[in-house]
Amino acid sequence: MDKKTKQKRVELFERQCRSQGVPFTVQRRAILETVLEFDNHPTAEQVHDAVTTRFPGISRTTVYRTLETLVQMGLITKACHPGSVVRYDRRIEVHHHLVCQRCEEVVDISDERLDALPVPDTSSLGFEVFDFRVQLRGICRRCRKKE
Amino acid sequence: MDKKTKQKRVELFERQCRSQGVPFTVQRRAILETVLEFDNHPTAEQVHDAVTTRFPGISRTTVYRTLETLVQMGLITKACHPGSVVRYDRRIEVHHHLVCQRCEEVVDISDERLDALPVPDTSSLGFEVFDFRVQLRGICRRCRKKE
DNA sequence: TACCAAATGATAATGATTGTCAAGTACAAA
DNA sequence: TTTGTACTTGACAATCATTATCATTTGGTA
Ligand SMILES: [Mn+2]
Ligand SMILES: [Mn+2]
Ligand SMILES: [Zn+2]
Ligand SMILES: [Zn+2]
Repeated sequence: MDKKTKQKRVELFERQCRSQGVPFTVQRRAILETVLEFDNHPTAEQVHDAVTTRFPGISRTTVYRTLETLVQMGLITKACHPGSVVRYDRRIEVHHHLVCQRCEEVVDISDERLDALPVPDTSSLGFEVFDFRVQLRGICRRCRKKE
Repeated sequence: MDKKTKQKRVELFERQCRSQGVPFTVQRRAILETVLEFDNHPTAEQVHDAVTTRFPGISRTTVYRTLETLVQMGLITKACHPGSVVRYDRRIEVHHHLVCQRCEEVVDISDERLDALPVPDTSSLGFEVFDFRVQLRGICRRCRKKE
């Protein structure tokens, strides 16, 4: 993610904090900046390790809490993942995922034809749809080589 | 899931066990039958609780192990989920999911237009695609009412 | 029926996440 | 700028989910 986009996101975060009366702390800022550095789908633990270099001694608890706050505020998302560890995603716009059924890795993919998906009407279910992700399930290169 | 479909799945499991030299144990059978009863996406713990009525004293460890085995053998799948608990899915055919961003519930949805998705060419990434799922992200009825 | 590789179950260990609460900080009001 | 206070943070413990270990049992086969 280029520096400009990153800065925009941090500024957006600050504005949202102000308008919602949420304190804009130095820890929260550091955590957001750190998660924006990852181009994959880090766990809270990985974010904690990484943010520690920028902010030594930051609490694991704070990282867990803040990541959840950032998701609630729409500044990052969670990547749906088959495994048992929560994974975060700096990408908030529509994009898609390759999900390896062997190693469970999730890799981003962009495809305009997938973006053009006709979203079905779910109003009869009472479900309001905001956006979507396509998960392509299969086997990644690394796992195929192992066989 | 109707009795017929369930029986077919169990028979398929038995055949695959025979051909792969995997013991077809009474525990494995009970676990498969139990997970096929769920019409949502149960956790291993939920499957354990349910299978206990059918097979008292069955070990939690065996349930965890067997569910993973069933996934590897293609008899059930994992439902990609934003939370930190693995969830299983008796549905193995292409279908799609509503994912509530508030309570993280995942609900099945079928839609022929979604099924007709044009799967992009991922060969340049070395990724071999078998099938796909669409996740519609939004807010479920229950969570909307709370607001 | 007897053998053996593999599964099971009891238990402990690990890993991830959440709850608690005293102490510190952001920020709005004075 | 100082002060008050609601909210956040960090240390720690507790909980929840999952995996490792290994003695015992069992399914499948000869
Ligand atoms: Mn992503
Ligand atoms: Mn499903
Ligand atoms: Zn893989
Ligand atoms: Zn909901």
